Amino acid sequence: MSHDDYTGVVRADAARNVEAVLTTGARMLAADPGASIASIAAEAGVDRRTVYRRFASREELEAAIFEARLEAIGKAIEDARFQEAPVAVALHRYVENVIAVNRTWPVDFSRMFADEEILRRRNLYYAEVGAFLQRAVDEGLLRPGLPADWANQLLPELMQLVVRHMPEASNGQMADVVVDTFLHGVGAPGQAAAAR
Amino acid sequence: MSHDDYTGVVRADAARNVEAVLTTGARMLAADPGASIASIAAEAGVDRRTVYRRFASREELEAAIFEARLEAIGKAIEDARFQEAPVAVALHRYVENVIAVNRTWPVDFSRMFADEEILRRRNLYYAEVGAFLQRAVDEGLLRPGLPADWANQLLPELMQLVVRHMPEASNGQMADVVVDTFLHGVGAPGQAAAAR
DNA sequence: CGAAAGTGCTACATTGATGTGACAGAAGAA
DNA sequence: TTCTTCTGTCACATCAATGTAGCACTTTCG
Repeated sequence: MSHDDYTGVVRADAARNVEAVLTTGARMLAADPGASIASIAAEAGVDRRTVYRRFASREELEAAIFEARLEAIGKAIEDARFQEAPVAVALHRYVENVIAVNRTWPVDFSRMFADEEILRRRNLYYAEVGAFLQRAVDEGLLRPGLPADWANQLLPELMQLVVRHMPEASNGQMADVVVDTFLHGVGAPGQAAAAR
Repeated sequence: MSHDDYTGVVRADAARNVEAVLTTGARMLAADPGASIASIAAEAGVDRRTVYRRFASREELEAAIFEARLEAIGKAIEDARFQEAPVAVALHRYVENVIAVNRTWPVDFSRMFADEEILRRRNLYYAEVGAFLQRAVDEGLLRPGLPADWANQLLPELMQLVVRHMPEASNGQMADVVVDTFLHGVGAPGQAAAAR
């Protein structure tokens, strides 16, 4: 075995380094999924060897990054209070939270089949958002009759796009744009939305 | 030099193979940007060596795929008749055309800096669509006052998403969903779009 | 049919990334 | 300060992908 286990108390600099590797890795892997461990380590101001001491393999590093994102998403959902808060409020809050997450963890979900546990969690959150969106339909915020899960696929895309496209804006501004576009599109008001 | 030049008349099977390599490559590279030449060749039913006979390097293959997509996009734009056709018609036509392109060439634009010429062309098309969207604003189809280029960034994303999300649907159905979402979002009608 | 063009196959060299090992030295915790 | 933990560095083995080479064989086209 190569990587140590670090069972005891984590030293301060060690924690710092892990954090740097994870966030830097998230950023670089999002920009280029083929980025080497060496390049990530260098960018994080750490030796390649140090990365391998925490993560047995590249795959494990990627899983850790992914899990960090999931953790943050979980908090974002919790903070949005899907059940209790008014739909419109919860939606905006959720969007703003996830936008913040996307800044630090701009991870590309698509190629992530490694860990079964992580997959399960991802699907859980997906379902929770789906349920909330259903509530939004029931309460008249969202239009019914659209293709299944369409809104649930659209929303993450918007939240990713806005961060890539106008990163200089504040999270609040971004959230405004996303929610506005999500609900009303970019068309002029007046014409009713087609009920196909 | 390794790859031959094929200056003379292209033989029928050769053309078939190039086509297969290009489309298969587009599909596989979209699914996994790190897909090896060998795996692409295998999937295309061709020897690895055959790929290298046409394309001097991996980079050149990727550029060729990219160019094929651009070519198709160019036709899509032309066919939409951005200047002459009524805005709503041109929009729907453009969307449906690009959706068709996305099926065959689901290429990820983001990591493509190789060829200067290709970059130029990509920017040209981007500007053409931008001009058309401006026309749509002027004619009252799109809402003014949104962040610069927001609509122009949003539209491609929708057209990619719809192909990934409901590939069993017809191009027309997909186009309906995209245009509808683009213009009106997924919110219930009634509340006016916020003019922020 | 027969010449030309193109392909498959079996190597081979090279390169870059992954993952390990050992050890001296720096940084944090007590 | 001193013990422990963690890090950087040099070194090494491995592996997968890239790109080349020659030759026998097949396909196309005139």
